[in-house]
Amino acid sequence: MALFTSEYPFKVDRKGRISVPADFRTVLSQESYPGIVLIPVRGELALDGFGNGRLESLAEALDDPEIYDDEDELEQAQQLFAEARRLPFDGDGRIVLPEEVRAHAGITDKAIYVGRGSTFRLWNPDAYGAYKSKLNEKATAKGQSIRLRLAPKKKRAEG
Amino acid sequence: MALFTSEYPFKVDRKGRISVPADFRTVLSQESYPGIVLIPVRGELALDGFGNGRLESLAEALDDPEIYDDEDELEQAQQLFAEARRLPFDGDGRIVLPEEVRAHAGITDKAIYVGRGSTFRLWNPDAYGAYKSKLNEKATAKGQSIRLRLAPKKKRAEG
DNA sequence: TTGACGCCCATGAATTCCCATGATATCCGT
DNA sequence: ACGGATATCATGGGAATTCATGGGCGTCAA
Repeated sequence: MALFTSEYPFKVDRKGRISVPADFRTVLSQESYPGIVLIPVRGELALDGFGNGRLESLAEALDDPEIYDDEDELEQAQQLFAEARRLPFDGDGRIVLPEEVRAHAGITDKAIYVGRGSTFRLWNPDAYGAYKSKLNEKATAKGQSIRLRLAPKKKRAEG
Repeated sequence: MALFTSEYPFKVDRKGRISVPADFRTVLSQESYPGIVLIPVRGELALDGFGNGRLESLAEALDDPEIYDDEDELEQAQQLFAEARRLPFDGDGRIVLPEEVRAHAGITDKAIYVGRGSTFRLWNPDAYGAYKSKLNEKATAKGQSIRLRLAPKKKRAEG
């Protein structure tokens, strides 16, 4: 399975291009589509990112009547496809961030990729810093360390 | 299943490289990804380590809507992937400790691997010494020896 | 013509690969 | 059981490659 970790700050050049971390590209190299998918995150100066395979799975879920029981939720989920952008790699492993994408996240000349497991996020660097601080405060307020949970080992999806 | 035991002090060279104990590598040799995963331990000059398989299980748990019921907890767990580092072995079974990793644990030219069962920790050697002393004090204060417990043998997941 | 976009190349820096070395541990034959 | 040969392992350094980044040029459309 695809696994995204770590934080990678990158530059956006004057053409709106940005490199995708080599590690992420390696993870995505098994995908049929050479590129990434970006979807705006509501309420944050960030975008969710992943490979084409996950986008396909999300689309399949829309067609499955058992997954979205709430009609409004289904509608919202469908709308995410309208806001999604499929961005192909150029020959050097870069993508071009469309204007509306940069506008949503307030990205001008810098951005940071942040791994979150099976997906990643692309952030405005300052906004990410603020987000991290907020999370830290919450964590220390609760005064407990984060306890990671393991998925049950039943059926393991094959990579 | 993967089993990490013992304590292994190692050197960090000027390139930031450190060998992974041969014993650990043997344990990890069945993994799909040749390398280890390190995640900072909050409040200690140490990092938690394990193989890629465990990271996949952790990531799967994030995607499973039934596992993390609390939204804040989910967010904290996702953030751990941002702090996680996937470090591949070089041809000689070494990894490169990134600057942030060394900074978190206060590691410069020495570090010590400490087995903890299904995971291990990578410590600043002095901090590990202090940690051990603290544990000993606690134990003698309570005047009790360590009692190991066994999991019920019902369903044993195969490694 | 003016951009926007895709494709190609250049470059410096960081990273990875490859080989060397000495020490330790393991194997093997007598 | 002993000793020598062999293999494994931790560690160091230099060379080769990868990577992020910037720029140029041709094409196509407005």
